[in-house]
Parts: sequence; C-alpha cells; structure tokens
Amino acid sequence: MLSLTEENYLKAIYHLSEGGSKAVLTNALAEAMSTKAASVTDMIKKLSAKEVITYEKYYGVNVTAKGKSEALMVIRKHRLWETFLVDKLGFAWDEVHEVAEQLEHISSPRLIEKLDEFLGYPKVDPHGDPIPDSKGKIKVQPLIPIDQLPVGFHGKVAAVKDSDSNLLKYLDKIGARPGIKIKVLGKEEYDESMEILINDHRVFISKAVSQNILVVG
Amino acid sequence: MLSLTEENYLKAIYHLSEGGSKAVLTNALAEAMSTKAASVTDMIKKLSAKEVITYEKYYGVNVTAKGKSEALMVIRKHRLWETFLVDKLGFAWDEVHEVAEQLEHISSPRLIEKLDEFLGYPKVDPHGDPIPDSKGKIKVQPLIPIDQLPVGFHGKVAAVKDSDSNLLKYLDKIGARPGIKIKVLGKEEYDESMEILINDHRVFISKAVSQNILVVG
DNA sequence: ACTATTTTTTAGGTAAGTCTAAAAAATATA
DNA sequence: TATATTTTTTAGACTTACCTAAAAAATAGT
Repeated sequence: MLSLTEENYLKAIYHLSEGGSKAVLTNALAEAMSTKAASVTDMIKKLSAKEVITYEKYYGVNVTAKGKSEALMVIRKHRLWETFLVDKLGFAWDEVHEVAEQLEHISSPRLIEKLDEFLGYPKVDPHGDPIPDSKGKIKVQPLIPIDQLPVGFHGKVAAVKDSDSNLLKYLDKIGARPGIKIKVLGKEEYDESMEILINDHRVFISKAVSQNILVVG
Repeated sequence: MLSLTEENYLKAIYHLSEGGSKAVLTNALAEAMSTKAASVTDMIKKLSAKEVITYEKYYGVNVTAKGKSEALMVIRKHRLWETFLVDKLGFAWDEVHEVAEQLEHISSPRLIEKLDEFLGYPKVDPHGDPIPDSKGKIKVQPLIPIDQLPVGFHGKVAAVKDSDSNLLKYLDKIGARPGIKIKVLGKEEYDESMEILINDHRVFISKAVSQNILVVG
C-alpha cells in the first residue's frame, strides 16, 4: 500500500521517466513535485523500500515492474474520473484536472471497474490521453505536435498536450478538441506561427499553441 | 480548512451529539473514532482552535454553528456519493459505506453541485437517510423503529438504521428497503421477536433486526 | 589534473496525528 | 465526608512528510 504522497511521487517519476523507460534525477523530481531535493531523497528511500523503484545514489531512480503497474493504476483512475466529470457531469475539460488529482487516490478496485463500465470502457480521456485498461495495458500511439507538420497536412486532432486551464480554454474556443478535423494551411518562418483549418474555420496560432495540438504520427 | 482527520472527528462529534444538540464526552468520541482518549483531547484542542466546536475541560464538546454547517457538508457529500454508487454504478447498498467514507473528503463545491444535479437532487440516500441541501438544510422526520410499534400497524419503510454490511444484506434479502410497504402481524413477548408482512411475505425477525427498520412517526 | 561548481545526500529539526504512562479532576461509594 | 474508582488531561515519544544547513560526491572548466 502506498500513501497518497507516495502515489503522487510515483506518478511523477513515471511521467518523468516517459513511461518507465529512463532514469529520473533528484532535482527534476523535486521540481516536478514543487519540493526540495532533500525531501525527494527521503521519499526515494521509502519508495525503493517498497520496491516500486530502484535507486542508485547520485545516479537516479528507475521504476520497477511493480511500480509501473501501480503508477498505471493511478493514471487509469485519473483519466476515468476526468472522463466522468466531462461526459456525465458536464464539466469543461479545463476544469477537471484538480478534481481528478483528488479522485485518483480513492482506493476501491470495484469502484473503478464499475465506473469504467458506466462510462462505456472509454479508450481515451477528454484530452485524448489513453486510459490504461484494468490490467494496466495502455495503447501507445506515436503522436506528433502539429508545429512539426508540413503545409498541406490534414488529419484529426488526437490529443492535446498541456493541462493548463488557460491553454485548454483557448483550444476549446478555436475548436481544437480530440476527434476534430484539422489541416495545415500555412507556416510563418519568422515566428513559427501557423494558419490552420479547423472545423471549417481558418485560425492563426502561435508556436506555443501548435506544439500542444497532437495528431497521430 | 479542515484536514481529513479533522473532518472525520467533526462528523463523529456531530453524529454523537445528535445533530449538535448535546455535549459529547471524550471517551465516547474515542470509542467512535477507534482511538485513545489522549488522542481525542489533542484533536479537541485543534478543533476548538478552528472554532468548529466549543470545549470545556472535563465537561465535553459542543458543535458551533460553523461546525454544524461543515459537518452537514461532509454528510451531504457522503450521502450523495452513496446515492451515486447505488443508482448509477449499480452497487448494492451494503457495499457503499467504505467507499463513500473516502469520497466524502473530496473538496470541490462545483463537483458536489454537479453531482447533485446529475442525480436529480435526491432527498434521501439508499438507506433512507436525508441528504442536506446545498445550504446545509436537512429535512428531519421523526422516525420510529418498528419494534416499538403495535400489532396491526401498517406503513412504509422510511429508512434503515445501521450501516453494518451483514445487516444490510439481510434486510435486502427480506425486502426491507426504504419505500416498501410493511405491516406488523405479531409480537412475541418472550424475546421481543416479531412477525411482519413485507412485500406480501410473512417474515419473522428478531429484536436486533426490528430495531433497525424505521418508519415515519 | 586540479580546482570550481553543481548536484545529491546526510544531519538535525518541525508539525500532524498517533501512542503509553502518569497525573489531575470529577464522580461514586461506603 | 473521606476514600475509591472512573474519566480526562498532561507529558513525553514515535512516524510521516516536510524543511534548512552542511557535507559529500559527481561534473565542468581551465
């Protein structure tokens, strides 16, 4: 059993390691958790005692198979709750993150299976992020931010990157939601802004925005 | 802001004081919280510093208006979540208590208003307990356990008392759910067991059970 | 290669919530 | 009313998760 704080650390480690595939440094984790390196070192010791990570002094942290599966369960809960909040309770997608951060720590396997069923076994959350299934299996699709696409490309928005509320409000306003058709109309060399066609509307967007709109690669 | 533990203490105090109307003793609270009297004394100091209770040494604890309103919000959340679990996710009524104990601490006023709306503004939870409205207003109905009723009485089950899973399973089996018609057929002086008509079935129940079936007084 | 800088760890301390053991106050009993 | 018993509080200690300051290890610069 992990405490709430331990779960949050593990989730952050998992995300920073890009799904458990690379080592995470103490300072990077301190930054991600908005805490101090000394606190991170303490917590790292606890988490490796619980065998969810391996730890080599002055080198970094790696997620174990057990840790990966625990992290994926937390992510599964987070994304199912986000889907519930948007699909069933009518929340806007920029309002769900903080609440889901709380709900993801509710411990009841039965609850999460029932919720999954109630939602119709969704594959992705409202931001387009994949939802791990009950075994922790996650469908990884290579996603590309549209700032890297050539003029003329057309496809569908698969996901959006950041969970910042202001960005999400803006993306929602221009219609850049998962599933919506998108076409690259033009790119400006100078500031890397671009013109896109979305929902039959021409929109100019800055690079800061285009980096956060993802399509299937 | 109250911590999770503080919320649990306050809720227990509120229940033990029967809605804030009488003083609660240290030992009674220790018993209710499955902890020691010394821990209770510590917590009492914190809660009175936060002005949700008043405290007189060696006398007991009283809930303030502020404390009552906070306690009612926790109870509101608990009962709305129980309703959600039963009505929407298909939980049995004996399975919801522990999960609702966790969910009641999620802090998001917007979430709870949306949930209330989604559930259709229910007045009572699956056990027949009244759900406080968004202002903390609660509909109090005088309820009487059927062991105190005379032979011949008929009416409807309004609520069930205990949240013990085994009792609830048994009540469910004999059909003693809120809203169901009930009639007292006979009472046995010796052990205070009784025969009742419920759902057109004759059932013999012990006093331990009949005390937990409540009708409107 | 040796010093300077950065990163990480250790050492020691705080607050919340718990505990046990002992003291103090209130209540019950003779 | 004086003593015994029960209840409550205080005192001191433990754990978790955090902190600051200082030491140790790793990395970078010349």
